[in-house]
Amino acid sequence: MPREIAKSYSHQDVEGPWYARWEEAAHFAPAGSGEPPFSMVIPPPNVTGSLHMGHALNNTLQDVLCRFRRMDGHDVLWVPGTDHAGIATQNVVERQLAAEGLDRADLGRQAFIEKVWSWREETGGTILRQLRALGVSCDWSRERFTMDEGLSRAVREAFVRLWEEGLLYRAERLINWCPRCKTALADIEVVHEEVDGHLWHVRYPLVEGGELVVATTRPETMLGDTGVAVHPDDRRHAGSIGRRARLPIAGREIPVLGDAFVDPEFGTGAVKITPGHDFNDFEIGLRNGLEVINILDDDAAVRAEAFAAADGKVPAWAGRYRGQDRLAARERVVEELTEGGLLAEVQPYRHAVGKCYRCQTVIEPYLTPQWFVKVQPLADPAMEAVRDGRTRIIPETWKNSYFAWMENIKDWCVSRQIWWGHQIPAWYCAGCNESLDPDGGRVASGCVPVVGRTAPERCETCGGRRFVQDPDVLDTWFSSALWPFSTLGWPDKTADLDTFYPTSALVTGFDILFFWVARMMMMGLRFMDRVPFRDVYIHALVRDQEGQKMSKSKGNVIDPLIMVNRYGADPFRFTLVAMTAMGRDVKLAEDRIAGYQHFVNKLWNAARFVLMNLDDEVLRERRRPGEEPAGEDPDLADRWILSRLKATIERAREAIAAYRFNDFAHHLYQFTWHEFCDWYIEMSKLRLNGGAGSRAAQRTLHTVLRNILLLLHPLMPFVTEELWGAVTARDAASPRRDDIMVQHYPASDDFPADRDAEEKVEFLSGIIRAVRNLRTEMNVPPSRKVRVVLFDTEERLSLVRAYEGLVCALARTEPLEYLSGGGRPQKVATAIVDTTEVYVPLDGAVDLEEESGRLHRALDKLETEMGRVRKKLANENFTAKARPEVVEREREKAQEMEEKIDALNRSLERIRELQAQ
RNA sequence: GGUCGCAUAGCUCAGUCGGCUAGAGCGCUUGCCUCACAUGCAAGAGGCCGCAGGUUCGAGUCCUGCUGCGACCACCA
Repeated sequence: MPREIAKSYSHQDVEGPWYARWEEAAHFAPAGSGEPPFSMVIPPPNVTGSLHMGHALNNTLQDVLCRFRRMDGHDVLWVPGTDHAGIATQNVVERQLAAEGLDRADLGRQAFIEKVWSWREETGGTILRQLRALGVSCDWSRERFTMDEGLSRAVREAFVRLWEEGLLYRAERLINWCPRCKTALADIEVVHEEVDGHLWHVRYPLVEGGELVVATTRPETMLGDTGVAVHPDDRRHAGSIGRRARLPIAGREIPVLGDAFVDPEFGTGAVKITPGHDFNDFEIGLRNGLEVINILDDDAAVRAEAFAAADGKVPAWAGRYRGQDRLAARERVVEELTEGGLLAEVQPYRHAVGKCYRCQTVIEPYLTPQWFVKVQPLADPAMEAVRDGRTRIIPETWKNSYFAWMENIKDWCVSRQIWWGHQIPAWYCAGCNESLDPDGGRVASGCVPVVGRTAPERCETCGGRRFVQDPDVLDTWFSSALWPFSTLGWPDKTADLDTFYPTSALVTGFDILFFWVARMMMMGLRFMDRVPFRDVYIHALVRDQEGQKMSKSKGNVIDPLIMVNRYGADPFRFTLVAMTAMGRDVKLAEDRIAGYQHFVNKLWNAARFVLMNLDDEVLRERRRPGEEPAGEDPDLADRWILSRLKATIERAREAIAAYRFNDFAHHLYQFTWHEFCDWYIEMSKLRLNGGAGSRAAQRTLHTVLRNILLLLHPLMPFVTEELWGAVTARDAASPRRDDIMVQHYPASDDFPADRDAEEKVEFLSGIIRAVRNLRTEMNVPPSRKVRVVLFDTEERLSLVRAYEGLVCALARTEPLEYLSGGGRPQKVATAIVDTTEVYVPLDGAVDLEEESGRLHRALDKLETEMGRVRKKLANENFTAKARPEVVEREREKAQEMEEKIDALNRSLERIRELQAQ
């Protein structure tokens, strides 16, 4: 009995219910089947985040891998979760407070943290809910958060072990300070940007007469100058070294010294040295024993007290700057210098400044005590693991960046002066450290920390029992670095760790290769002794169609949720995957998604066609792959499509195994639309409706459709599941075992290769195409059948004869007429397929001139090519050196062309004869 | 400043070990409401493979230089 499904697919009605059903059936959780494991951890999005294109691409690719592996018999675990995103989250909640006219100090640390937690309870899960709309098959029962109890324990454990192993230290160093976030940042969290600024040339008078002119981009820092440096070999300044200069405005005397760091070619060859506010100057200061003056406070406002003399008195000039922001101070300094005639020159100057990656505020080098991880001992094994292939980076080109970064790595500043995060598990004894602020203010550099998994009870030195915990929290990326094993239960020895570590693959964007991937490598190797993942697949950025980064300010953002809503998750996913070529950015335009929605429609209608023509018994048959079609006279079309199916499975599997996502999508698209729909379905129509071989056709339609659904499922989970339901007779006892997402992925061994059928269909379709082509050229209305005469040897023609019905139907012709041997038709051969001449005799006269011209052009083209191939084959170098299959191919080609040329010549001869008449 | 990519049809891109007549999708032109689908069917037009050299029997593919674009890294005041 024929059945109907809706005329078109409506994703709105289907996606939600299927997702709920999968979750309810626990399809997302590993089955514990003992099959080989396949595991991934999600790159945890920030709790503050909402789904953007980058997440959509990232998670779609992961889901494709997971669904494929799950169907291919692996025990799949995909761990989801979110990152507490220290600074970002704190910013969000602080903005909320600001709207109420409060800041975090008003609440105090404890209350503020509670506020963040409750914020997270309310809105923090948004992004994970949004991810579900994509159809991702994470195991939600294992959802983790970098601040949850287990992961926090892992963080403390890791911190303590690093400390015990001497890989962690606390020291006062110049660090990158963000005056807006009021915290230290790691080097990698500073983004350098070119800005237009000025180069101010300032006169520093020498005490014994003369002057040195120094160039600077940040004149306000001169208040903290404690020296001037020139290159020791610079003859212009040779006499200055060892003398003293008088610092303008401050009036302080500072030494002039020689240091090889100074580039004599740049500026005036003299550099002001501000060890408190410049990384290079800090080093020079260390080498030369210069004093370090910190002229700024946490807000980067001038701290007049920094200039206090020994008696505590602050000079009058310092008062003029007190509390001024560094930029205001800069203007003031320039003003005073100008007034004093001390500004020799001002040049416009374009240079790079460091900015906070979170808030874009210009970074200030700042001297504070911080915690650092010694990275070199961690980086070496991390490089080795990639070098020897324990971890593969795909595409390989990223390996270079990875090594370059690892080789130049500096110690990692892991402490942050914010409140939201893992508070550092270090305590200071109030008895031993007198300067300690019991309210948890900043801890002076001299204080001695006690590091431990829990708060110490009694001081081993003084026996005191009062401790203050270090107020700093850890860099967010510290906990992220542990993610692949902390989410599996570390530091406990868990079954999950045993089974699923190392994870199989990591899919991520290149933007966090250093932030995250590199650090996971270091920590994974350190604590687990094994790499955290076998493969790292690095995908590109999603850009708009002009190749611009998507950003709110540019207004070119495409919202994934709107796309899912408008077109459905399936076309959206398919688009992303189809556009993910190795090492290329994804340029996305909405009409792409609309285009692939057509593909979903096509698939839907193909299924509709199959169902309309399927007998109940056929639908209910539980055929095993390879058993079909059942014995009865296997039809050429059936043999052909099954052979093509086999080839498609092979190619698709190769593509996905190599992370060639675009190839994967395209092979399946091509097969579904252009082989199955365009050709097989059309061919099948002859036999359906009770025709001979109807059953076999039905079985093949059913089989191929089901396999197409299986093949496409990782890409388009919803529509395939919906259709699978329609073409599958479910086992009433356990219907969920029949869901497509837990079926076996097609294997190419399930289907026979049939070279013979492929060649024949290729030939027949060539003839059909030729006739169609001629019809169009001669303006034959589609409704009208044409006469077709074929001329070739009897042997070749018999092939067409056997499948005449097919040709007649698909090319809309009268019964074919065959000619071989002597009796050539009195008409012009207008097309040649292989060696077969195809004639379409028409009532109206054929324009012989035009035909002759057409054939001559075809002949020219062929002969040129023929000449090329002949030359090639005559070339001993070629026949000797080229691979045998290449040579063989050329030989076959030559022969085919020769026959074709013969046929063309015969046609031209015929034209000449006709013209002569 | 250093490093790495990219340049192929109007647009977005494939092109695997150097060897089929350089492909696809979208767009475009023409004709069709053919009983799964007009979200469709059929046919077609459209290419100095960035430029200049080199290697090779043979180069879109490998090498060198140039031009243009992009990304990453970087403490030159």
